[in-house]
Amino acid sequence: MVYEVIVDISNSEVDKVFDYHAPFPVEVGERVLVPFGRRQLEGYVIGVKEKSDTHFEIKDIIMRLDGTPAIIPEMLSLAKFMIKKNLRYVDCLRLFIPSKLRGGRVKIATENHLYYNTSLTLEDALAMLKKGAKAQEGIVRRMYEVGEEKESVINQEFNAQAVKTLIEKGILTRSTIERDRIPKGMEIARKVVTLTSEQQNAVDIINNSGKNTFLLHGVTGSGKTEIYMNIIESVLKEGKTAIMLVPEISLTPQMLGVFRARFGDEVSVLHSGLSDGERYDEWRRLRSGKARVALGARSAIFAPVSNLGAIIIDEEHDTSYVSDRNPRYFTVDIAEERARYNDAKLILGSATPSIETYYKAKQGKYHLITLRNRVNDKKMPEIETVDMKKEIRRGNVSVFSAPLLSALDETLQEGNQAMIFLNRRGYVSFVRCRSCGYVPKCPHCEVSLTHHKEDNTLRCHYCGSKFKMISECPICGYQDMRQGKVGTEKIVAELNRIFPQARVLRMDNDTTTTKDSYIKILSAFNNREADILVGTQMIAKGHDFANVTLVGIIDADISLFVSDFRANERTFQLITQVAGRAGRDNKPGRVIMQTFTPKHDVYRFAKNYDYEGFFDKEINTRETTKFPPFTKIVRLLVQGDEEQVTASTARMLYEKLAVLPPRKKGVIRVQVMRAPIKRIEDKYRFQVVIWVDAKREDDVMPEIYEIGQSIQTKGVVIFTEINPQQML
DNA sequence: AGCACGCCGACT
DNA sequence: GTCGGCGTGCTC
Repeated sequence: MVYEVIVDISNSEVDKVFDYHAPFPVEVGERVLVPFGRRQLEGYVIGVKEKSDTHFEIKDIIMRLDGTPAIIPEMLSLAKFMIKKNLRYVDCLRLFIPSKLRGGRVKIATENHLYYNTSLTLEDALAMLKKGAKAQEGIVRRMYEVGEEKESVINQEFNAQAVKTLIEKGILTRSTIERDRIPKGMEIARKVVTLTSEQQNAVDIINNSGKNTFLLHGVTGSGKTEIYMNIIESVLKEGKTAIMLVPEISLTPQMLGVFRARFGDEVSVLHSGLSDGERYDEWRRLRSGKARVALGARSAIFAPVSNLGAIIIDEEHDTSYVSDRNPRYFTVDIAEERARYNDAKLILGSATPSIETYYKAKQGKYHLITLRNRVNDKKMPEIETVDMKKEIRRGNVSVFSAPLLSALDETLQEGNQAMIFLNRRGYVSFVRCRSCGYVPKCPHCEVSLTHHKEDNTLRCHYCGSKFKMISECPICGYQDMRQGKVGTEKIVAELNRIFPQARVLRMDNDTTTTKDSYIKILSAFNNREADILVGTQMIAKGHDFANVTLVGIIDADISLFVSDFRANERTFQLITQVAGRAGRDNKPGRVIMQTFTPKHDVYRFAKNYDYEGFFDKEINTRETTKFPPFTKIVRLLVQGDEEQVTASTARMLYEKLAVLPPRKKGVIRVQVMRAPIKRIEDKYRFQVVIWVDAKREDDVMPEIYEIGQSIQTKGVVIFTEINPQQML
């Protein structure tokens, strides 16, 4: 037999199959130690065959590393699917196993158990003890009763010396057994809920319609989690397994507690807070079938479960589902592939689905299930827009509008809590007329232009169009075009000044440096240790606060006018999400949204919670401006030490790609330009942006990857990104 | 990625 | 004369 091995080195040069023999049988999927050059390396057996066609001398595998395949056949097939998308084989395989398994850096935890020697009656055993051996007698009686107990428990209750003596006497035996390090979660009692007819209907459709892929579109509070848990329950009843994905930020102790309460030890939790040991054990529990529900963030899509019955992706639109580095993958793509392989259900859920997903649903690729009502029949809070241009004209140049200030005052008077939201995401700043709110846009792409200080131009980050910076507004003639920037810190200072008696908490990137600090801030706020919580989009998700009756959005436009084709979508999602924080319990909530462009369509739709209206409008724009889902935007980032060399490499790349359109209709447009940030860490950056027709991507993408790889300039690296989340 | 081989500058 | 710089080539 010849074994096909991928060595555990993340480098394109060696990312290919190497053939080995072995003096012992090896299973596909096992990790092995192999001789490689004059080194020994770990590798993954990805296949077996009768005969090798290499002319090299074939060496022998030195040893098997785990004794059992670390990678199940499904995952090997998944890796084959993933490498078609320009990923390295090893990088994929590494995603499938706990990182500490590599290099044998994690061990199976063990503990000692004591057993009562059942051939002895209690009387026999007691007769064997010396008189007055109190501890020994206690242990014997206890062990006779229970038969088996952890040694640590007995040691603690009695004493270790007594245990030792009893083992020597042959009354007890000891053996070392494997132990699972199960991470602690919050203890929550299971709440038995009756599904609303809408929820029940959704469950029935998913279970019985014979369809496999679903988009569950339901407003905040429509009880999607309860539906998910019902689906998982029926999947488990069939003897199958399930994967449940949530955004990292939603993986709170409460959320874990709810799942534990429902599914007990059948749930395995995979999140960033686990120790290496815990992570390894959770992985093994899933791998062995001891746990059948994998609950986790993005990477849990690679949970080593066999016989999948359902994959659920909650908050499907969340950006955390797109991996931002190393092996770049789209979680939904992976989920679709795993669902296909297992003939499993795939359920995407969201209150504000991504345009791409909703479009797929409209095309019939997903079965759309809409939940129109909230479980408790409460209305969504009313969203008031405040026109900040008017505020400025009235002479109010502060960050707070008069309506927001009086609402804050009222809220504090009533003893309720408020949240102030400021989305400072995206440092690339747009310019805006301080009088009429006009923001210059690219005439070709319908995205906002970005001001570049160095040459005082306005530029489009997609097509590279360049315009002279304007100092006078072309709409109203007002001579104050500027980039308004206020940070959360400033907001807190202002609040402290205006409401000195109010306690203000801040939550943003600066105040959440450690992994649990954001949970601390949120729970402090939840415990009413503060009256106002100021924060970035981090506060948009997460817990429900019973006493929040007011949500203020300081500058809704910030996310609307970044140079990004998803700007409208993000803004709509953000407003809907933030608004959902107000009035969660039995108190009515209100939302005050400050903007310079109150008439913008996004605000009109968001105000009415009209997702479908928003979608219709947005999909139209995407089609005319040729953005996803009608195209794929491929960005090749060219980075190098020397400016000239890097520039000419980018140029070369562009020229090779630019000849594609006449031959293959799949390429709509190709542009080459400097990257928005032209130098990072002494590396000069250029980019080639390609618009690929979505209908032809299968023909075109391999060719683009190939061209990307064909260019090898020393000192220059090319990164490929598809539909980049943001271009920097 | 590493670890070899291989061909040109400043040291005992 | 030799130690050692890191350029490039190979790993079943």
